[in-house]
Amino acid sequence: MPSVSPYSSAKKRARIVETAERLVHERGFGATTLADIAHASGVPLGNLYYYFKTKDAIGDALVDRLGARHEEIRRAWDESLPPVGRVLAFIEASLETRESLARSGCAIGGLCSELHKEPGPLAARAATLFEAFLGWLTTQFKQMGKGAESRELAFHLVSSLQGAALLANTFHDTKQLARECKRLMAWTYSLAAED
Amino acid sequence: MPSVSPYSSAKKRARIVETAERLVHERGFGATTLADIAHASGVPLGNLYYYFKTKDAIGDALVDRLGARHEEIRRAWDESLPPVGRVLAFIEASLETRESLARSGCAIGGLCSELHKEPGPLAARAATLFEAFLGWLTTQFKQMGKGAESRELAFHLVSSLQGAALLANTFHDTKQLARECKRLMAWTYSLAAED
DNA sequence: GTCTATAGGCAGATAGAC
DNA sequence: GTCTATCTGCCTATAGAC
Repeated sequence: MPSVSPYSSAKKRARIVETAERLVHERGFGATTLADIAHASGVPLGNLYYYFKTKDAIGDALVDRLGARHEEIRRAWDESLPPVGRVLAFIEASLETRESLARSGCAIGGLCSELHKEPGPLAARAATLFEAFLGWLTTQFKQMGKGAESRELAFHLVSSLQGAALLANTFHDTKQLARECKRLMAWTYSLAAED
Repeated sequence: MPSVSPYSSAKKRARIVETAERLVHERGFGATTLADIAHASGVPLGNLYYYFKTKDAIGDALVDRLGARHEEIRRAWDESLPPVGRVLAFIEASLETRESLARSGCAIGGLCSELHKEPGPLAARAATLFEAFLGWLTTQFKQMGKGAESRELAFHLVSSLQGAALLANTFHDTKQLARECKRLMAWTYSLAAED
């Protein structure tokens, strides 16, 4: 049973996942070793196996954490903004994190690109992160009165940002990414004005 | 000195690179082992080192091959089509290879996504593959009379196709990719009609 | 629960016979 | 030039002391 101190099992487990998420974002899943994660989170290598049976289990936990954080962000937007504002906030998030995107690419896009080379359980879980955003965006477009084409609009938006993030990372440049974000924001405004 | 038989050094070397290119596209660079390449190209493992000093040298050769093939395709388009037709042919190439894109993603995009996690000489070489397409597309847009914005138009096009390819691979689905290709073809036509 | 030590396996790379 | 055998090192995972 975990203790209740600030350095309890749960906290240590969370720190491991947090570190793993950062390293995997920066280096990729395959290129991140358990020794890297152990060292960066201040835990002895062997001890990782008390918290996670396998490396893939760390991958699962990392995807869960990523999904939960993004879900929380979407809920905050749901509670404070109208549908158009939510879509704009989604685009603006890429604009605001453009330095990180240029340095290490998109965390979700990178995972899907790497893991979907050949299918596996972890790859399928990574895809659900995209699916969550696509579903949420589809809902926003529907609430903007876009009806059946809402899913395609959502796809266009996610797809555009992913491509821009990939090129930003490739050329370590934020300018074209920023331009694409602004184009997509104008596109969102024009969709809203159609009604 | 290489022999001149159909199974000469040069041919064997070419077969190794060809095989490596396919496997790396399907599995990624890090996940492809020299043993995989040796086995799939019918060459004993140790013999790879007669043709290539290191794994990275195979990566270099693979990027060269990819770049040379694409350059040839662009030259063929240059010789047979007007600027608008070249841009349309570029988009149509993604449409035609959509099954492969859904199965393994874009070969160039996958390489850049994987290798640019942290910079290295091979990553820089992979980026030149994108740069070649961006430069060529910029020329086409300029010839279409687009002037200074040509570079941004080229970026938008490559970026859009990369995003669509990533999602096609993630969901193993070609429909939204096809839709995005058609949208980009219509976009190209509308650019051409602006003059 | 925590940590050290190490097993077991596979990767890239090399040596050297033919 | 070609191939077999093998070295070395790192990575995941485990055993077992404390």
